[in-house]
Formats: sequence, C-alpha cells, structure tokens
Amino acid sequence: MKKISSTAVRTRQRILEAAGEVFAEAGFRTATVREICKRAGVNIAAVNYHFGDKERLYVAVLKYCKTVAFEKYPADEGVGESDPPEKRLRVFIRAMLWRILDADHASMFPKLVVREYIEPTPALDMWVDEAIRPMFQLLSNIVESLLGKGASEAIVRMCCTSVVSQCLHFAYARPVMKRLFGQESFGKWDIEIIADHIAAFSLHAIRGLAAGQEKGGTG
Amino acid sequence: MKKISSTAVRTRQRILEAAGEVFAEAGFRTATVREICKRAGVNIAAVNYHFGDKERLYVAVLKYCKTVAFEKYPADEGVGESDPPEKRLRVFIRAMLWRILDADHASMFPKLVVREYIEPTPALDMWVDEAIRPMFQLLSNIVESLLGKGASEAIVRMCCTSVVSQCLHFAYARPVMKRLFGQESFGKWDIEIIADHIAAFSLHAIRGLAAGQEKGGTG
DNA sequence: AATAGTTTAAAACTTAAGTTTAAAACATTT
DNA sequence: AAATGTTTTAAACTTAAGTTTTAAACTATT
Repeated sequence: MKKISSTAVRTRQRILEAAGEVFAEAGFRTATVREICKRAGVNIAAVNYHFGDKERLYVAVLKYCKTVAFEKYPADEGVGESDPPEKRLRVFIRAMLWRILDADHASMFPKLVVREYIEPTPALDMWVDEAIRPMFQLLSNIVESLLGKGASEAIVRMCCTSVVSQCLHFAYARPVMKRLFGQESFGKWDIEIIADHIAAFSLHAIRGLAAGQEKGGTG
Repeated sequence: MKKISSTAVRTRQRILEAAGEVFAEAGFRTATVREICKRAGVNIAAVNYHFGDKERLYVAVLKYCKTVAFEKYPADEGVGESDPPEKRLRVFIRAMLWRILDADHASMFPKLVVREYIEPTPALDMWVDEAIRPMFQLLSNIVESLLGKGASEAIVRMCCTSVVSQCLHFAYARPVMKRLFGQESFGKWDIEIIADHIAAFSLHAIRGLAAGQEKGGTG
C-alpha cells in the first residue's frame, strides 16, 4: 500500500494550479512542462512522477477546473422541474455566463475549454460526456417546455445552440471585444446585464418561433 | 532585379494552400513545416526560401484566406440601404455562415480566424480593422433599423453580438458538435436551414425587444 | 548555346521539450 | 532509531521540428 505524505499532496496541488494557468495562457501543446514546474516551484520530474505524463496532467487540470466551476455555479441552482421554464432559462444562462466571466478563475476555465473546443485533445470526449451533454440535456428540457408539444427535435436543438452560443461568445471573443469596444474586463453588473439580455433575447426568439410553428411561418 | 519563374509562383501557391490546410487543422504552433511541405509536394527548404520563416508564412495565409472568403461571400450581396432590414439581416447571416461552413475552403478560414481570436498575434489588429469593424458597422445599421429610433447604443451592440455569436459558434464548436450530435459536415441544405433558423430566431428576438422597449419590460 | 540568376534538393545543424534514470533526501512505521 | 517506502533532485536521454547550408537543377536572357 502506498503511503502518501502531506508534502506530496501539496506538490500535486501546486502543479495542478500552475498547470491551469500555463495551459490557459498557452494551450496544451504550447505549454511546457518546464514552465509549469518552474511556476509551481517543483522539480521538472515531478509532473511525470505525480501525473504520469503531460497529457494526463492536462486531463487532471480540466477535471479540476470543471469541478470548481460547476460547483460554484450550478446550472439549476435554486430551481427545479416545477419552476416555470422562463425562470429556469434565466438561471441556466446566468450560471453559464458567470462560469465564463468570473474574474476569480483568472479566466482559466473558459480559456481551457475554448482551446479544447477548437484544438481537441483526447480529453474532449470526457468533457463532452461529463460537462456538455448533461448541460445540453437540461437546456433541452427547458426549451422544450417553452416551445410546447409541437416542437421537433431539430428546432429544440437549434434553439439550444442559439442560447449557448451567445454565452460562449464571451469565452471566445474577448480579445476581439477589447479591440472593438474597448471593454477589457467584466464586472458583476456587466455580467448581470449581459445575462439579462441573452435571456430576454432568447425568450422572445423562442416564443416567436413557438407562435410561428402553429401558423407555419416566421414572418 | 529578381527573375520570377512561373514554376516558382506555382510552388509558392501550393505552399500557401497546403499551409492553410495544415495551420487550420493543427494551429500555428502544432503545424509543422515538414507536413506543409510534404502536402505541397515541395522540398522542406521551400518555406524558408519563399516566405522567410514559418511565421511570415502564417501571416500570408491569413491574408490570403480573408481575401478569398470575403470576395466569395460579401455581407451585402444583392442588397442595399433601400432594402428592408429583415432581408438585409438574412443576407448578412447567410454570407457569414457560408464563409464559416463552406466545405471548399476545407474549413480553413474559420479555424484560422478562431485561432487568431483566442490566441491573438499582432495580425488581429489588422483583422479587427479590416474585417470585423466594417462588418459590425453594417450589422449595426440593420439592427438599428429593426429596433427603431428609441434603441440605445448598448442594446444595438448586444443584439449584434447575439447575432454574430450564433454564426461564429459554427466556427468554434464543430469538434463538439461532431461528438454531441454526430454531425461532422454541413452540406448546402444544412447551411441554408441553419441560416434560416438564426435569422428567424434573431428577428423574433429583436422585434420582441423593440416592442418591450416601449412598454418597458420583457415579460 | 552559354551564362547569369533563380529555384530546388538532400543533408546536416541547432534548439527545445517530454521523458527517464539513479541517487539522495525525506517521511512513516515498527 | 532503524528500516522501509516515498518523494525530490540534477542530469542525461531522446525525439522532433525550424532553420541553414551547399551543391545541383532549372529558367530565361543574351
């Protein structure tokens, strides 16, 4: 049986946090084990000793991030199946946006995730199964309720995509927004205003589509 | 004076196109000069001979992509200021989506751009000035028309962001969509259906917000 | 056709990064 | 406190990739 010393646990944690920073800044491939170890203040062999290799360290970082972000901002906090779908949609959007824009994470979470989206590693399969699919299922239920019985699977899916895309944009496009609008950081109120906008925009859209379904046109 | 042979021009072009593919697939850092040259069917020294180094090749590829995509799909093709804003919005969205999903580019354009968004190089400033800002201005005019006189600059901006984010999502999230929905490629009809959805979704939303403005609430 | 300039080719050079090794330091249990 | 297992360290190993070199092949001009 393996003995685990408390100093080893601290080393592991330090690597995990340094790796989060470095991976977020540079991406999986560009990030170097040397830089991670330097920032963590540990020997270069520590990554291989504690995590096996760079890739398994990366997966551990992703899982760590996921846990922290989803525990802090659950997608259905304070609401249940009995609450009106409008309210549940607002909660969903607000939580998603906070996960993306919360400054405390030093934007580690969105940067890591977004990098994973456009430059997938084998870890993306895990991410889709453990984070995205459950979220999408939850959102589908909400959108189904809003659209009503007659809604096809295709329209539900497209509406869900429209909702999440508006949130994810704030993970992807921050360097562009900085240049285009001059807005660099997002405070508590900015986040609430944006969440309100996305919720209102999406609710109007979904209600409009629900009404259009019956009549067979969208104007 | 330098003589330029026609075979040299062809070599340059072949490198440019192969580099587009490889950079799009792998990203700047992960892409290898060896792979680019192999795919272009040229010697490994050709990149340095024709472009100086890997980075200048990358910039050349970005500029080449921009020209091709915007010439093929202009954002205001066949419409002008006199056309109704609903029609102009549809055209705008359709063009943007085609630039992103056109299989002929082998998704080189969106992948390159998205990489630039997330991991900016000095080339992003050029990109914002020459590509994004004019596009955003055009879209702002359309959205202003739809929202009516009373619309604040803030709400116009947020609506524009909502519209473009829905399109850009198909540039960012394709690996995720492949895993989540099993959809790998997007044919002509897929693109038209998605464009119709985004246009309808956004029109309902903007009209709803315009109506809500007067009454002072969104439901 | 000869020549000067341009392009291509194969191989070697250089550097950087992930990983491994083996010994030393440390911690825990008996 | 000794013994055993765990963790850290410094250095070396290995591979991969960007770049450079030098000569050969090619092209266009005279």
